Amino acid sequence: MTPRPPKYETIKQFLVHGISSKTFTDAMPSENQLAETFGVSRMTARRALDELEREGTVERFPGRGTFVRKTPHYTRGFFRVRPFRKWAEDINVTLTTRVLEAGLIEPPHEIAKKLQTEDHVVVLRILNCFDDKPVRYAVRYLVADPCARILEENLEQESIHDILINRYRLPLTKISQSMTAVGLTSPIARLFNIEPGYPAFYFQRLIFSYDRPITYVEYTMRGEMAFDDTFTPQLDPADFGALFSHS
Amino acid sequence: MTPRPPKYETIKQFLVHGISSKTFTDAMPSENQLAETFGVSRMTARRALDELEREGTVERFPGRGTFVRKTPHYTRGFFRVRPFRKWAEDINVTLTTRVLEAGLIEPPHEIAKKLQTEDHVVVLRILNCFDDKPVRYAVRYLVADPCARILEENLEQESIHDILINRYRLPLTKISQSMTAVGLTSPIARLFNIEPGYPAFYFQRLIFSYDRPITYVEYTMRGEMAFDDTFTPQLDPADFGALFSHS
DNA sequence: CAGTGGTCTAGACCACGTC
DNA sequence: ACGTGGTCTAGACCACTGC
Repeated sequence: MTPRPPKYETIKQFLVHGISSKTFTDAMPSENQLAETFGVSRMTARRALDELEREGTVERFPGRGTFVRKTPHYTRGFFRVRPFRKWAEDINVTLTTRVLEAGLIEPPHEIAKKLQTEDHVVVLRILNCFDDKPVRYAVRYLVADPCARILEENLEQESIHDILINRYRLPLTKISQSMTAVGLTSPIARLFNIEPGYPAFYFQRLIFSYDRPITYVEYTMRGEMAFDDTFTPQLDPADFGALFSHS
Repeated sequence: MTPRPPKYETIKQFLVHGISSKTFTDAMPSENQLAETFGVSRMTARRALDELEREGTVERFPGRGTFVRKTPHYTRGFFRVRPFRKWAEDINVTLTTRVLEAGLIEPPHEIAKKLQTEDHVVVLRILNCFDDKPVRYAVRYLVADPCARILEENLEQESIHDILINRYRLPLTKISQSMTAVGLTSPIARLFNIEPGYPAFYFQRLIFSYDRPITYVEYTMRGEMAFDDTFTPQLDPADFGALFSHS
């Protein structure tokens, strides 16, 4: 026996079907109408509409009603950049990390500006391989103040993000980044054992902990590494923040 | 007078504060406990916990309880792909669209499979320029059934997505896509007036309207066109749906 | 077994928008 | 004035986990 589906699920199905079959093109049934026609309480009918709103299918306005979202606030799409370890797991390869350089330096001017510090900064140059094939090169800078001790960590085994978040208790709350496609420069091509000009992704990423810059990193990544995603268009992420005002 | 905040908001604040001050490090108060200590009904206490779960702060297990999420399901980041017109507006250039081909064809096997149709499909080949400089080349296929009439539209003026959504009432509810970095092939390099091998983004995107494939498109885009984003890390989009509360 | 979360009911009051 | 969604109550039954 399959367990009885929740009633609000049944109602959701009904509503979604009604939208896709163009029975509902603008105004949706009200909570009271649904409650009556399905013989449920208003709270149950309401839940169906609430979930459709959260999923972006529908908009609700107090005093007016519930309406099909015509121009869904969709972003045309987005690409997730997943933790590299998970990525390796997904495609079932072994991730290795080689630290090419780790030290404290006077930051170049532009780095000092990004990290908003006059102090020294940690610099790390790291090469990642999938099954011994070099796939990503990273140059990373970290503010010395809470992060200098990262030089004593085992960076070849542990994720830098995990160290920052879990060991140093630095919640990474804001990310600002940019991505372009480039051809490999000769030095990096040599690291990758391929010819210069080979197509690659180039990322620049600045990460904050509560408006304080923590680390800036530049990644170069082989271009055939595909970013894949399947998702439902949602509210524009520009509206994010508001949800997380942990004031 | 500021209006009284909802009770569940007060409870949420209490819980969030308790987590950040490490009062709650694992198990959270149960619904009944919260209901009693705050003098509210269980449904109200429940709502506070429900929202925290949707926001990724907390995990709930039937029969066991509610627990602080230790490794927040953060995405390391993502890149939005914005409507091309908006992109052009942002950087203050003029977007022009040239239709290189528009017709009905027997679909190649792989396209027929993606679009789940045995029928003919519309094919469009389009070149986009920013201020007369070619920046994007698109080959698009659309299922003939609701989309054949798109051949009579003015595709050089109007966004295809807008036509599908607003004119044909096809809400684009699911997107599946992939992105790699490539070097330009000779034919496309000729279209772009640059040398073959020039770094570029290559997108493949399949768009659905309620689980029915509508259009499949392959974009090639000059690599120096940067994707930028600033955002707050959130739940992994794999857990979508429940993620968004009302603005 | 007692406690948890998941669902659900049949009421209620409110602020709001439309007429 | 009426209908809408937003909030809230005080109960209820269930399936599930832990002891």
